[in-house]
Amino acid sequence: MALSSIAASPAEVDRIRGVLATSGHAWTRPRSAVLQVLVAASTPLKAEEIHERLRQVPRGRGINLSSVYRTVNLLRVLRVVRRIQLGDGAQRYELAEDYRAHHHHFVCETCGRIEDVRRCPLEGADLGVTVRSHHLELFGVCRHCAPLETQSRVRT
Amino acid sequence: MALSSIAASPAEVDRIRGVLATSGHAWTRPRSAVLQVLVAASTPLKAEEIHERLRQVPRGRGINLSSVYRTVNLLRVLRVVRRIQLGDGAQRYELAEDYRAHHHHFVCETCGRIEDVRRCPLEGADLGVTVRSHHLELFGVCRHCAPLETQSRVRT
DNA sequence: TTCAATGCAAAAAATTTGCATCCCA
DNA sequence: TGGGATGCAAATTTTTTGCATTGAA
Repeated sequence: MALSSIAASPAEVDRIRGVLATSGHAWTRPRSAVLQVLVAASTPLKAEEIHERLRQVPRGRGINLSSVYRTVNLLRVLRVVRRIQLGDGAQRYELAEDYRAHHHHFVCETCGRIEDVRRCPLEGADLGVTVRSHHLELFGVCRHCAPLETQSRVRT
Repeated sequence: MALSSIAASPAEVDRIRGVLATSGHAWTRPRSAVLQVLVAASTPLKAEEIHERLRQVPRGRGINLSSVYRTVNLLRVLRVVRRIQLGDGAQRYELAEDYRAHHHHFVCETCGRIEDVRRCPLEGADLGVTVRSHHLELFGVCRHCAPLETQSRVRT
């Protein structure tokens, strides 16, 4: 389901709740709260970042970091969440593409900002192998930092 | 020195030795041995895997795992080595593109095999941002496992 | 000879797990 | 109410760091 905004809508939470129910998993306070954080997030989050943001979510306080890990791991198995890496060695989690638009990440090497890139260069590409999914991370200089750079040549 | 078990590329090692010298770093036994492992590797390696393979390299025995980490981190700063992630949460290291051909990785979801992909779909692509480098990881079914699959549809 | 580099162990950081208790279906 | 889910702490796993010693230049 493609959305005009980057973040998924709360309706996605209901859909995911159905996925949990269908697969025989309970709808609990930690799972609900973690999903609200992920649905509201505009960038992929580390486990610790999810944990921090739980306090900004209704009934999200007091949830253990272990439960965050258990929840994202369960949601990964259910293909609701995917884990990505952006080159700094950290693991980050975000909603899978069935629950938000296909996109990639652009990391600004100057300020660290993470942006979504909706235009996918792999559309229609023939790579000679059977590709079922892909991760693409782009590194460069974002539009905010570009004016500060003496040179900002495009080089893929 | 090349081993019979590992086909090393002395030219690249000499070039990198020059990079170390120019940047004021010593040419030591651990650094030489780690580089020989990396130059000979056909896939990106975890720190522990580099450590294991050191015993197959001349004068590579007895080198501490800490030294492996310190070496790859130094080489990363010098842009000789890059660190990549292939979706399983592990950090892997390989020679940077100045020391080997531009390529990406294809991970077989059936057997775990890692293959190089030399055809880059980003060549000439315009993504609307200033891209200086990129990482692309492809996941699917390799040519060895494809015959075993009931369905192997291409979906990027 | 000198100071960077290493080995070793300990610390730190990230993630998982055992178990008693809790709570959703 | 029963069995899965959670909190808590401890255990693992991965990576970094302090320090005495070693060794490359």
